Amino acid sequence: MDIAEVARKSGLPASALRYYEEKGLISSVGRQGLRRTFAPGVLDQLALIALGQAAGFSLDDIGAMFSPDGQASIDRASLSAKADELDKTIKRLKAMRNGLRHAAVCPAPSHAECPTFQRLLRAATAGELTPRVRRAVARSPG
Amino acid sequence: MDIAEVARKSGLPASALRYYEEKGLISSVGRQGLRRTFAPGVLDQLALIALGQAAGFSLDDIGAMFSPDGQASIDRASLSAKADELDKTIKRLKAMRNGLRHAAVCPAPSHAECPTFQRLLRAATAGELTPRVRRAVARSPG
DNA sequence: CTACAAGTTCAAGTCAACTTGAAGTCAAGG
DNA sequence: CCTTGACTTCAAGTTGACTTGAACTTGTAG
Repeated sequence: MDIAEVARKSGLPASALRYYEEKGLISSVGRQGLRRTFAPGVLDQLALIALGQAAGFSLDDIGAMFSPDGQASIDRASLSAKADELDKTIKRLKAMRNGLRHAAVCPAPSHAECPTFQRLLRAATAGELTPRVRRAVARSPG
Repeated sequence: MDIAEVARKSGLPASALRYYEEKGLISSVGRQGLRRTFAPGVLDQLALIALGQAAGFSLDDIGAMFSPDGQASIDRASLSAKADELDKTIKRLKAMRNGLRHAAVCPAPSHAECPTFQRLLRAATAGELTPRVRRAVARSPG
């Protein structure tokens, strides 16, 4: 597959694919002249990368977890650590979601007076709710 | 309260507070000479901002939802929408965590052949083909 | 009154994850 | 053989959320 085909099938722009290769996250199997050639497996690779990103890992993190040929890191301990990290994130997100859901239907006239909202607020300030969160999720398809 | 006190109580650096004010997310009640003076309510403001960030809103989003004096009511529909997004994210994160945990102990030589890993990959592309996710959450105080 | 720590402004820098632009290469169709 | 256009590299630009630095002002302890 050439880069255009990978781009089409993965939905990623060619520039991103080159960038990933440069970063060592994926690898091309060779060249036709100048042009990169990719094995079909690169698509799984890319899915894995997307998944890692959705989980909040940086590209560097992902690179550390999986080798460019799709093998998981040999370092099982760090893999496990990442899983633990994720577990904490999931807990935080759940609390967040519950609070949000409540706030959305809360009968209190102002969220400032809603006890659940206040609890959320306190959790948010109390620290570890947002360590270094940047953007949580996607925009809706709008 | 002067900026140092707000910084201390909120845990945010003064530079961030100035930045927020410049963005219209918070406001100072006046000046003592050059120095900003803040009302205690700004701390709730900041908690709200932290909350919004944790929920995945950008500062611009937050600015659109709340007036700098904290009065404006939150749009319940968008709150609900965020909760739904969070729910999807949580699902992905769970898939990721499970995959990671498995990979940490999986004896299979290649994860490409491991059914658990494949399920993980399918889960990644399940909802959509990685819509526009950037960074989710994560990273522990490490 | 003087020092000075702590405040202020404004511009520029940082970081991640890419994108964009310019300039060049080359495989394939006509 | 020549043109075309998809590919290439490399450098620089973009965005969001701040941080950092330089130059400057000021409230307050001494």
